Amino acid sequence: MARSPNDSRRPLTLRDVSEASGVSEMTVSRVLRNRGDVSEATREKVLEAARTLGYVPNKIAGALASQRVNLVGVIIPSLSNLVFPEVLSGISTELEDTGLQPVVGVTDYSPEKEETVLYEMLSWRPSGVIIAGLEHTATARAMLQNAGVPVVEIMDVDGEGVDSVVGISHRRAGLQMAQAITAAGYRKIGFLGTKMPEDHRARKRLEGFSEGLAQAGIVLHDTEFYSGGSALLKGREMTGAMLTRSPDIDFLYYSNDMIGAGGLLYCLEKGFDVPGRLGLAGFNGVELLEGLPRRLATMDACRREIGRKAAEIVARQSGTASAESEVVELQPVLQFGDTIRKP
Amino acid sequence: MARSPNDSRRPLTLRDVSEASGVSEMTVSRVLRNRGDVSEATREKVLEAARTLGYVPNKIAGALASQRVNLVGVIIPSLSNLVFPEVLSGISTELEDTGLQPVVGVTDYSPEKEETVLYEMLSWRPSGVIIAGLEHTATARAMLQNAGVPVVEIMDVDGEGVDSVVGISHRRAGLQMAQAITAAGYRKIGFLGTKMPEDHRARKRLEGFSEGLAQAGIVLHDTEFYSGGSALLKGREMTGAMLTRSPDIDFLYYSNDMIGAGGLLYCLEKGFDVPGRLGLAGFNGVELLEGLPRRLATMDACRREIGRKAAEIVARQSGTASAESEVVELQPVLQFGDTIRKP
DNA sequence: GATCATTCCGTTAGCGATAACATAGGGATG
DNA sequence: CATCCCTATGTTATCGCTAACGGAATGATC
Repeated sequence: MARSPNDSRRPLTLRDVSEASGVSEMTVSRVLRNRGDVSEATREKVLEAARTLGYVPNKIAGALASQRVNLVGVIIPSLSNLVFPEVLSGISTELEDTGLQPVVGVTDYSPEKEETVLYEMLSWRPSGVIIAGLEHTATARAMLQNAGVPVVEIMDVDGEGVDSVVGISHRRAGLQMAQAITAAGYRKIGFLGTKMPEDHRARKRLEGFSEGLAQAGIVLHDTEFYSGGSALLKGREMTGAMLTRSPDIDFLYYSNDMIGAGGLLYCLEKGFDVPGRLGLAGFNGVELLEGLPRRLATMDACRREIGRKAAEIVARQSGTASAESEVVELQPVLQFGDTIRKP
Repeated sequence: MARSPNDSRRPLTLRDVSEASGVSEMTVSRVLRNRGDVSEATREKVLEAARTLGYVPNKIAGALASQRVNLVGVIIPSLSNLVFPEVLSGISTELEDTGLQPVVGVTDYSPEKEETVLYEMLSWRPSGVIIAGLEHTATARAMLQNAGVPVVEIMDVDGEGVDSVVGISHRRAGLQMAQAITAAGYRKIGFLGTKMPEDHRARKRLEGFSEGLAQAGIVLHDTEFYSGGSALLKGREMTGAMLTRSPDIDFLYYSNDMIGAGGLLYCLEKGFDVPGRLGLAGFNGVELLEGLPRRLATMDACRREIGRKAAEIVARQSGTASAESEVVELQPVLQFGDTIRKP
C-alpha cells in the first residue's frame, strides 16, 4: 500500500477545513491556535472538521506569516558522549511548557561542521541558539552575533562569550582536583585523556590541573592520549601502558569517567591497592559509575543544570527585542568516592 | 553587548542582497542555490555582497515557495539509551550527501508524547519520517498514513508496518538465544529486564525467549524487572536479588547489555564460576562491553545498519510521488563472548 | 430609541522566497 | 540582414498562513 495524502493527492490546507466547516480560514486559524474570541459552537464545528479531515497545520506558512518560530537550535559536538544527552534532557525539561522546542545539531567536534550546522539552523530562524563551547570559527561567531536572537554558549566559562554563557570553569575544576590529590599525599601523577586538538574543555582541565600541581611543586609525571574506540577499553589499555612505562606512578587523573572506569577495572583486576598505593579520578560524575565495584572519584559537571539554565535564559529572552547577556558559572562538586585516600 | 541583527534591527532578506549587488532578487536566489545559468561575473558580485552583509537565507520562505523541505523527522524513545544515538549516527552518515537533514524527536517511551512529537514534526512538512517501533496510537498511525511522505518504522519487524520497515525480529533473537543457552546445557534460567508496559521490543524478546525454552521443555525459573536509575547498578542489584532468592539458578538473560554488565561485575566480584556454574547474556552488542573484564555474551542489534538502511529508503523515495513499501529484516549475530560455556 | 461597547467573524495585505514564464542582448546561420 | 537560438537576467504570481483592521449583530445604558 502506497502512501496517500488523505485520499486525494493534494495536502490539506486551512481552506479545506474552512470549507468543511463553513467558516472563514481566519476563524479556523483562530480556533486551531486558541487565539481570539470564537464562539463555543463554531469552535466545536471547526475542531470536528479538522479532526475528521486529519488536518495538520503547516508551520512553515504559519512561521512565515507570523515571523515566529518556536524552535531553539541546540548545537553539540556529539550524542555518544553521554554528557550531551543529559544536557539535552535538561534543556527539554525546562522548555517543556514554554511552547519552545529544541532542535539538535551535531558537529562531531569539527569547527567547520559547526559552522555548517549553525548556518543551517539559523536559516530556519529559530527563537534562540544554545551552543556548546566558547571556541568557534570567526564566521560562526559573526553569525551568532548577527542572529538577532538570544545565544547561550554552554559547558564552559573560561573565555569570552558572544552573548550569554552557562557552564563551569574547567580550569578551576582541574586545579581543584590537583589540590585534592596533592593534599592527599600523591606525588607521581599521570594524566590520561583524549587527544585534544578540539576538545577545549579537556585541555583547560589539564591546564588547570598542571597549574594546581605546580602550586605543590609537582610536575606531571606522564601523559597518555587516545582518540576513538570504546572509551572503557581505551582506559584499560592506556592505564596498562602507563603503569608499565612508569611503574612508580601513584595517581592517575582521567579526562573523563568512562576511561577512568576502564582504568579502575584494570587496576582492580591487577590487584593494585586502590586508593592506597594508587589513586584514581575521573571527570563528569556520570550515572554509570554507580554500578562500578568501587566508586571512582570524580567531579560533577552539572550537566542537567547547565541545560536547564541555558534553556531558561533562552525562554526568558526570546520575544524580548534585546536583553542583557548573562553569565552563569556553576560550581562542580568534587566527589571523593573510594579512589582517593583520605588525607 | 546586546544582540544586533547586523546593525539595523531588521533581519536581512534577499532584497538587501539584491540591492547591494545591483541585480534582481531572482538572480541572487539563483546564485545562492547554484541553480540556473548565471554569469561568473554576477555570481561573484552576489556572493561577495551576501558574504559582507552576512546574509543567511530564510528557509522558511524558501520551503513555502518551493514546497520542498530538506528535513527528515526521526522519532525515537530516548537519547540516553546508547542504542539510539548509534541509529542516529547511521542515519546521519547515510543522509550526509543527499541534501537531507535529520531532525530528532524524543518520546520518552510514551505513546501520547509520540503522538505529539509526530504531529509537531509533520507540521513542518518533512520529506520523510523515520520512527522507532511498530506500535503507535491509532491517531499516530493515521497521521503516518496520511503524511504523504515516505515513512520507515525501524528496530523491529515483528508486526505490521504502515509503510516501510527496517529492523530485526526480536522474537527470533530471543528464541535464538534460548536455543543457544539450552544447547549449552543450562537449565534453570532467569530473566532480568525493564518493566515493559511500553518496551515492546524487550517484551518480544522475552516472548521469543520463553518459546525457545519451551522447545527444550524448560520454563523460565525466575524474573526480575526494573525501571529508571543507573542501569549498571540496577543490573548489579537485580542479580544479587535473584541469586539470593533462587540460588540454584544457572543462567541469567538480561534484556540489555548495560544491566548485563552490572550483573557480570557482580558475579565476578562474588567469585562465581562464570560461565561454568553460571552463564550470562545480554542484548545489543554495545561498544562498552569491550572494556569489561570478560566479554559478555550478547547479540548485535544492527543499530547503525538499521539507521543507514532506513535513511537510504527515505532518501530514495522522497521526491518520488509514491513508491513501494519495503521491508528489510536484518539478522543479528549471536556473540558468545566468555559468558556462555561451550556446548 | 440613539449611542456605545462587546462579541464574533470576515477581508485584505503581506511574510520572503521560488516556479514558470518573459525578455533583452548577442552570435551564428543562411 | 532577417531569423533563430542561446544565455543571462527580470517579472509575475503564488505558497499557506497570520496580523491588523473592519464591520455586523447583540445587548446595555441613559
